[in-house]
Amino acid sequence: MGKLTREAVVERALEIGDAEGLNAVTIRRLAQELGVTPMALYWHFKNKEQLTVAMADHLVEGFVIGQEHAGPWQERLRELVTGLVRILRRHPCAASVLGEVEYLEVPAFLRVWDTSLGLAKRGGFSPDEICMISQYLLQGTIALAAGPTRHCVPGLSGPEMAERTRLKRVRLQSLPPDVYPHIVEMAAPLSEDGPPDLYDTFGVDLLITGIEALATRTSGR
Amino acid sequence: MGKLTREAVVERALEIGDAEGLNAVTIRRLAQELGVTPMALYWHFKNKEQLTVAMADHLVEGFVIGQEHAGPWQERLRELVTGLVRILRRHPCAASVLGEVEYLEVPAFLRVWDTSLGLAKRGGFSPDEICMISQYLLQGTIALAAGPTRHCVPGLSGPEMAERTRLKRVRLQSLPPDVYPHIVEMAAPLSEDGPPDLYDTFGVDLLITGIEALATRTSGR
DNA sequence: ACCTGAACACCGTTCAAGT
DNA sequence: ACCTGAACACCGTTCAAGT
Repeated sequence: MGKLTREAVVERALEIGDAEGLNAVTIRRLAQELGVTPMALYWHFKNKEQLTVAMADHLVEGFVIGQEHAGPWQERLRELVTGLVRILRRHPCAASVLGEVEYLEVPAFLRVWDTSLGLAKRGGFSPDEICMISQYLLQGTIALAAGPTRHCVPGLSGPEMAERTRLKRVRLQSLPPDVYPHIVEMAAPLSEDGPPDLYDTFGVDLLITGIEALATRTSGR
Repeated sequence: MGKLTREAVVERALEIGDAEGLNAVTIRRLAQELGVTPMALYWHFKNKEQLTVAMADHLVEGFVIGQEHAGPWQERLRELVTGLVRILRRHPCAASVLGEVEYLEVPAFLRVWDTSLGLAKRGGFSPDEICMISQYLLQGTIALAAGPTRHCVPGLSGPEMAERTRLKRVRLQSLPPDVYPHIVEMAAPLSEDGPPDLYDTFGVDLLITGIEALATRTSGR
């Protein structure tokens, strides 16, 4: 049997997180599944926070940014977003992992961040604006990726998931219509996930278009 | 001395969360500060999740949406965002509380959501798009509100906070400039919080402008 | 209705010790 | 270098019992 390696631990942690939610990822649980004492993990990771950082890094690691295609910055930003979304989609717990982590500690994420800073810079924004745009964009991208994979509390197979959304719809429909008229009216689309391409086209547009519009406004003064 | 009431518990919980981060909000800690046994809280709340929901509700409760001013939907969306941001700013732990909670469980938040659905509807979007826009907008607003109050890990007074951002800047500056050229270059604005009005103007614009642009695009076809 | 006491099954982490 | 054992100080929660 293979020895206990950092990578093996991280991958196992992501498996558990994907299947049962990030809360199920526990030092003791992880150790048990790996056939090892809990304290064994403390040789490979300083503490649980560092394990989470390693999970986040592993998540984004496979993402290469593509220096080659040097088109207009808006298009390249769009590629960045869609590419990152595709990578993050591979792990249902991606959003919760990245939500618990300080981005500065995650090298793979820093590379993405650096690229987005460079692209935003080409939009002619002020330094402060560039920072805010990058933050906005990356956070929005993570949220987009988590879109169809609603709330990482899984451990649910197909029919369980369907039952879940049905319950949600019923709950929304039975709200008082005088207080929440629009929610009651749109109970169906609200409780479903929406067509997948909605996230990849409209969702990405939502993120990019705002930046684009503000760029032309800025350069126009 | 006053008896133990739901509201008193929630307010104490928010105080702890604001001062020391949401992780410090614990049933046992809370009970101790309220001079009561941990199990006393279980009479008022079914479990910790319900306590968190109550915290979230208390957070948004003070926000009234203002039916009166019925201008164009874009302006009203902007008012919604700025108003919500102002309310959430009152509690540093607002973002983390709302991040741990299912929005559907939070009545006060549902009211805001309903309003935003109604406004997005006036933009002429499809039902699925309306849902996505509302989600995008509310999530973006919460992130905006958390902007200046970077990462709710507080318990830090003025000079401690200054030292913290100084350390962060140094760390960013000492990254390899060939791998992270833009991060190193923008270490200063990245580590600081940026001027407060940047969030209230540019940040809000970032959210609203995208929606607005997509609305005109849709109606133009 | 409102709270306590004791107990259960969990956590993360330290520290000395083994090989 | 890599892992174990025992122990510490925490968690959330249940259940029966008190007033």
